[in-house]
Amino acid sequence: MVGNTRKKTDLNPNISVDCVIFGFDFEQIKVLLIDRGQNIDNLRNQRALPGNLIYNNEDLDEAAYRVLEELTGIKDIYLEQVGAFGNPNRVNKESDREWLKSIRDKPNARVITAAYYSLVKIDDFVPKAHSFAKKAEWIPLTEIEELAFDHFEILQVAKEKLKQKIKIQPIGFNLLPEKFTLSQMHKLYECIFEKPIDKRNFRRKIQKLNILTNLKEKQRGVPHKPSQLYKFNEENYQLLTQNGYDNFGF
Amino acid sequence: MVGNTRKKTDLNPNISVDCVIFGFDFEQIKVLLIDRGQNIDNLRNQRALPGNLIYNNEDLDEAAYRVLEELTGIKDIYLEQVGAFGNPNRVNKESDREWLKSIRDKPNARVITAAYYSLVKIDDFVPKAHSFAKKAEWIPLTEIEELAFDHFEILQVAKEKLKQKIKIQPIGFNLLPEKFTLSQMHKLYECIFEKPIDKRNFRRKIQKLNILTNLKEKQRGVPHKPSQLYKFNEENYQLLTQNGYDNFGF
DNA sequence: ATGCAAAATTGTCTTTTAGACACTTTCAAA
DNA sequence: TTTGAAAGTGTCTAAAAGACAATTTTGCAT
Repeated sequence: MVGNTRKKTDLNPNISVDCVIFGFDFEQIKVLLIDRGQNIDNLRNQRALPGNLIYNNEDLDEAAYRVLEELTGIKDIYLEQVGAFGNPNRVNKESDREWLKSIRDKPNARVITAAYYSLVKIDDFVPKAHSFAKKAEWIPLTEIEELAFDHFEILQVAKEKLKQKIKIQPIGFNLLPEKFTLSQMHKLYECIFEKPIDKRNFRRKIQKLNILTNLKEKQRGVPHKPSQLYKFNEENYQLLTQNGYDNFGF
Repeated sequence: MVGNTRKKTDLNPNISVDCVIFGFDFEQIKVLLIDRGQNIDNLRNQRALPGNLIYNNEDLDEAAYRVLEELTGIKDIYLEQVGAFGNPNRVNKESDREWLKSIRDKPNARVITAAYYSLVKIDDFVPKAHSFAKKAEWIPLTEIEELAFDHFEILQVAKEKLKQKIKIQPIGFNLLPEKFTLSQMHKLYECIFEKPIDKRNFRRKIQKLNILTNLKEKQRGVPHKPSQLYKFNEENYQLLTQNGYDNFGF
């Protein structure tokens, strides 16, 4: 961290970061998108991933955290790099160019972006729009069909990386609240893998891993049999993986 | 492809690509490194991954293919992105800076790099040094302890990505010649996973996949029982994976 | 109080895969 | 013909994956 003395001229006009922020509301996966708030014809690609240029003296990871906080107020979350995206035409759609003119000093610069994805506990973050993000809102993954720039492509790659990653590291806990039920976790895995998973086999597999602590506490106020609550057991997870275990797949 | 009319001023001073090129000589994994040919004290980090700045009008993948060919003569190979590396101090080692002064117009620019890894059939490519690469040579992975810039870090990440990738896609064939033996393939997997794999279990697993064609042809001139030769069966591989199979792991 | 709707919870059997393990075969060269 | 060197091969056991259905517990409506 270098302090607050950065000037707009310290931004590197060629390098940006973009963040795919995944959330889970127990029903479906959602993605946090910002709205550019323009009133032009094509409304469908008005939405974009939160992202912006980086400063010359900051690391990429650092920039991703900063940009995310500046645009949405979200901080201290799990971040993982997706990769670099640098098609020279990625910022050349007409509607995108107009928008860039309104927010950047060198709207015609060739920009490559380092994309990140992050997993957040959806209730911890009421998205707030900041800066040039007129709105910031959770959009169901299944409803996203088009985005600004190459952001739709980035989203597809991020989804794929998440799928692969969760097979070797149980990062799904970042999408669940502190206390959660096995059914919620089951539903989460079905959403990520986009396929049904047998309930009994799922429970058996997860329980055998021994990385959940039974909180001896039940759901309350539900109009059906209440579910056991669990939390992620960090210590047991360390024990499990320090011998090289890396198969959490389904 | 934009033709040969590119000028040095069309290079983007902030964005480079670097390539980790893996080869396999039936004994060990090797990496193609270039030598900067400087005569200064610290000889150990004289070596670097082949890489260079990109042109403003080229895609990152395109740049990776171009740079690789320019520096080593290698073309038409398997390439996969590792990620973006952008520590602001990544080009700040003194020996690195001196070298940059000799080859770049703006040696002090902040540079982020898109790293790629590639797998090549080692005998198809006799590395030739071009441009500022004074030498290009295959170095055993196990002997590499230090590299220019952040290239050692990039190499570690590339190794890890390769390990993970080969578990879900049998890209190892890119490291083997057209005709190869099961023993050679076995040795390759042991090298990549850096652990011994039981010979019989390996053979059983590979053969069951049905992605090898037995060429009904044997090794010749070896002072021991000659081995069956096989080739990769692309069609059967397509059949296998179109139903979502993705577990080639060990 | 009773019944109903809704989701939670639980176990068995079968098939497949992983993992451990050692001897015989075939060739070239001495 | 002997020898060295690597190729090739099968079985048993344990663990994991996958298919499959009935019972329990709660809130709510009647």
